[in-house]
Amino acid sequence: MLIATWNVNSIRARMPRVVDFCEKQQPDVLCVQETKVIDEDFPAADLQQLGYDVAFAGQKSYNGVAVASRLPMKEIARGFDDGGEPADASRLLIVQIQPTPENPRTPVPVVNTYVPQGRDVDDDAFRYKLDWLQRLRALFDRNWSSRKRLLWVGDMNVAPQPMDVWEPERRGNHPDYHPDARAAFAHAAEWGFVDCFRELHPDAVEYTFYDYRDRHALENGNGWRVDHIMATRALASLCTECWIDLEPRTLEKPSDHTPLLARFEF
DNA sequence: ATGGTCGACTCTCGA
Repeated sequence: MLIATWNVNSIRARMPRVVDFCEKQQPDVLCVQETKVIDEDFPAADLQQLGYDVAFAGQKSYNGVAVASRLPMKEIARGFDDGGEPADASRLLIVQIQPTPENPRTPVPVVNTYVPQGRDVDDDAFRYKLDWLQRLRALFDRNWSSRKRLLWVGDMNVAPQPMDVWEPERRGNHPDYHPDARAAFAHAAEWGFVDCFRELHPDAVEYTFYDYRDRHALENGNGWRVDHIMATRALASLCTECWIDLEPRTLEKPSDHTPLLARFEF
């Protein structure tokens, strides 16, 4: 099973890139973030033509998450089940990959998140981000066992370790690297997740995000590893490959994030 | 980076 996550920064602007990506990498499951489109305008047909079933939870202009799957899939939930802001529903989409005759084992839930960015560590949005990660941890606690198979993927807007960001000594006040953001992410991950990229590549300095606003970010290596594929141990043990695909960046109209992929032998 | 560039959208906001 090949799963990919990609913050596409508008699914409508990016659809040619998404189609190229699917044709080349052939992911079984593709989770995207920042679709920036309401559900009635979601371009599902382009993905359905490639053989994908599509689930999406969007809103106007901002946020928006979607999952495309070639394996049987059913939508489990959108947003939290704890109340909260309406925008949460376009940041969190849970689906379940269903068993097949070839894969008769238990279903695999997939939690696709677009974690709030936080704007600035002095902004209320940063507190909302920290709370959001705490609510996500509580969601894991309520709904699943860390001994079972579970995937949590998406744009987490957190670089977990110093090696996950360019010049970490200068990023202490960035909402994606502030100690409080890393602690909140770590607390959610400590529920029982393995960071698949870091597990397979303990020393690799590779990034999934280069800021659009820095014209020379890519050539200078000024990037961030803020997109992640997290798996419970039961699944991480079956992860044979995990890599960042920079190829869409070389084509016309890249997004500022690049896809992250992981292959599981099941 | 009190900067820069995108994308959606009504002009300014979010990243």
